[in-house]
Amino acid sequence: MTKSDPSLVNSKVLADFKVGVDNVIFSVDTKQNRLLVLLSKRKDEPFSGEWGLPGTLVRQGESLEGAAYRILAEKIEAKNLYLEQLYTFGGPNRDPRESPHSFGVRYLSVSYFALVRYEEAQLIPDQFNNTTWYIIEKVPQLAFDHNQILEYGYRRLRNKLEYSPIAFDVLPELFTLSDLYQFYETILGTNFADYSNFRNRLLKLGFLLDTEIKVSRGAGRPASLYRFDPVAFAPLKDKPMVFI
Amino acid sequence: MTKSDPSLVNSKVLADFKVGVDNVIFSVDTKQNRLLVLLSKRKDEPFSGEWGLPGTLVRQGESLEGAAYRILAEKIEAKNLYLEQLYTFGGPNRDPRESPHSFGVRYLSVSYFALVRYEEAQLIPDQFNNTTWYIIEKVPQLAFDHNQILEYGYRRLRNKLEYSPIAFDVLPELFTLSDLYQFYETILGTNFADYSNFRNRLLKLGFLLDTEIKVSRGAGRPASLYRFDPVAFAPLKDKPMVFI
DNA sequence: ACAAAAGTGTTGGTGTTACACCCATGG
DNA sequence: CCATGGGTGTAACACCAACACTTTTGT
Repeated sequence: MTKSDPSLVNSKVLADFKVGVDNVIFSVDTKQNRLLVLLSKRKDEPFSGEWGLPGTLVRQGESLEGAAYRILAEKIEAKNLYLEQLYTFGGPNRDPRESPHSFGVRYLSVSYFALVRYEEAQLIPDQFNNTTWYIIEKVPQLAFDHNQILEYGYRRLRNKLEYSPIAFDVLPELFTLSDLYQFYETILGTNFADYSNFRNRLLKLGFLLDTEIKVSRGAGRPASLYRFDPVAFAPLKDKPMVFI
Repeated sequence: MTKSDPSLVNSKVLADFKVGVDNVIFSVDTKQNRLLVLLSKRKDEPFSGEWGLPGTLVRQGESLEGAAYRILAEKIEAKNLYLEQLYTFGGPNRDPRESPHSFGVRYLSVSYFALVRYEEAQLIPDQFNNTTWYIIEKVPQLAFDHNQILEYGYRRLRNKLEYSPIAFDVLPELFTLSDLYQFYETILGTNFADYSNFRNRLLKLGFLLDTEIKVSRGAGRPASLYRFDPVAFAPLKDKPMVFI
């Protein structure tokens, strides 16, 4: 209590916060094998005109997750998605609206991580806010600490993919094993695993049901369509490294 | 934008927040093989006199992590510890200070997860706030949603233990392999793994250095003291299931 | 000498890796 | 008939669980 505090203001005065929610929304363009992240051009200060993660301030009576879903709904039409809380960034001076010597409000960002089905995720056109999918490797300098948040979300995506069945929230109901393999490849990088071993491991685990329906994609032998069985997966929850 | 909002207040009005930090602080009493969590009896309303996680509201100029360390420092003297952010609980009406129809402030809790060395963690006596270590199985009903936060932290602890070397932030500099084994046992439950297999696996990984110093603990053959080598561990980062 | 704790070894089974190979189709 | 992508098989090896066994101490 008697400890000296280096801050500029009375150390016992509570901070007042505005709480924002920022979303790191990923999708996989399976046709072109690209991992995409949704960015929007800011229309308000600060950082007006620059790119940033889609975000919003939390309204009265609104839950954090509620705000996260609201952002999503304002930007894209997405029926199939996975969403979870990522991290809370709350240091002082992460937002220029906090003037250095002000007794004013602090800005805190609770970030959410989402994965959506690309083919279905129609961008909602907006005359003011320019919103686009960016290839992950080509993301520019972003507003605030959003590059850092994005980096954090990207790490979470790769980790999550290894033990969590989030791929099936986002793949079509029926998919071939190559579809699944390519999905993993575009996120984790090519040669993340041998294809035939990937097949064998997953099929042995028994939560992929072969529908026996065959589809032909150009030349080559037709592939079987599979379906994810959540019930059969249940016992593998919190078992690590299921997919790799 | 035209979507109807079920909340009681104007859906476009931003919420004002007070941000609290609540800590789930664990320690392992290795002498008695008990996993402990630090609780303190609240001296202020709401829930005055009831047990809760040690927490504080964030002050002006203070970072979230800074607030987390401040709580720790106010409750216990701890030199060796591990601390990371856990989760942010921020739904409306999680704090009774938000009256149902008020336009007033919302209370949000950013929770942190900590593991400290029990032997060194001297409780700082406080005439008002009663602070104690509770055996995890005997935690009573807590204030707010703190039981939920604790449950979340407990899950994180068990997961983290499996792939992260947090045990070595909290064990003494030199320890025997039985010390390490017991540490894991008290957190993950007895028979989480066969002792001799646990030994062999860890030693083969090569980040435990045998100092050749022997210690005798009562009867039985004296044990070697080992030291954790962070450099040798580095390549195993983000490899899963290192310890079990 | 005996119990207790530390540490080593063995064995059968399971999983993984890195391939080679066969199958069905389009052009 | 051959290139292409889908799918199966396998030999070598690493790993792992379970348990028996040896070593070194205190009493």
